[in-house]
Amino acid sequence: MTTIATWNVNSLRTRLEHLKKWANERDPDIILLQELKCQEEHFPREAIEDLGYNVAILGQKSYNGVAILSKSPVEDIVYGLPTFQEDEQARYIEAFVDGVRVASVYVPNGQEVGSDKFAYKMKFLKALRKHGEDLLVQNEPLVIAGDYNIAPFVSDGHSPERFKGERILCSLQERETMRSLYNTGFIDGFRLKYPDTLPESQGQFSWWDYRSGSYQNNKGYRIDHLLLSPKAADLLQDAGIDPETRSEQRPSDHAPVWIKLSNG
DNA sequence: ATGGTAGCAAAGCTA
Repeated sequence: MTTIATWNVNSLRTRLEHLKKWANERDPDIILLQELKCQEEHFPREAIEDLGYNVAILGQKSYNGVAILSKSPVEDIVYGLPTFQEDEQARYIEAFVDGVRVASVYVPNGQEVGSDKFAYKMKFLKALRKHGEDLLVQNEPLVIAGDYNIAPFVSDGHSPERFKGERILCSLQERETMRSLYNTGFIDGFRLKYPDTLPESQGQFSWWDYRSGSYQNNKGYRIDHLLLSPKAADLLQDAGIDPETRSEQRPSDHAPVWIKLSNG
């Protein structure tokens, strides 16, 4: 069994102890991190290696930054989206591990519908879809996971009202783009295990704003996703979210999301 | 409710 987890840590150096504690409990084979907020030279490599992980890092000063941590050797690393090579932000890293191609992606937040940053978000997602199509042709187990900054459906947020307007994370344009990834052939690992018609799937979110007691009131969104190729989806055994990490002192605003795949 | 909180880095930007 292979456990693959994704976590936007919102500064790896600030969240190192959180990562250690959670990794020891969840014991994932592969961890896909976003928002490292550091350059590779400041990445706490020794601490991560002491946890038992090999690392592949695409760092950036202050913002963004993604990494792949893996107990097995990391092979064939791809730095940045091949379909968006002019992108100056560190938002995508991909590698081959344990017979699975995995990628850690940090989709731009977009700030506000119609803004320059929103246009950048759409451009990034279009490039991600194109690269995803290129990878799906291989017809192999593939997991593209990370912070997509999109709540795909009303059930992925605490308030249906938020999905009626043009609010970031919930706008029709963003959700249509998310659906286009599904239409390409990608399958949401969490939703395979927890269809939104299931009572226990309600209120399972991966991100809560730091402001206004959002976590205490579970006013969250499910914006962190593991998208699986059909071959990976065939191997799915389990999926879940670890929201209790959000209860720690000085937590990340995101919780880890994970899947378990049987080994071929 | 255009404020509320957090991280980086040293004022404002990003989220």
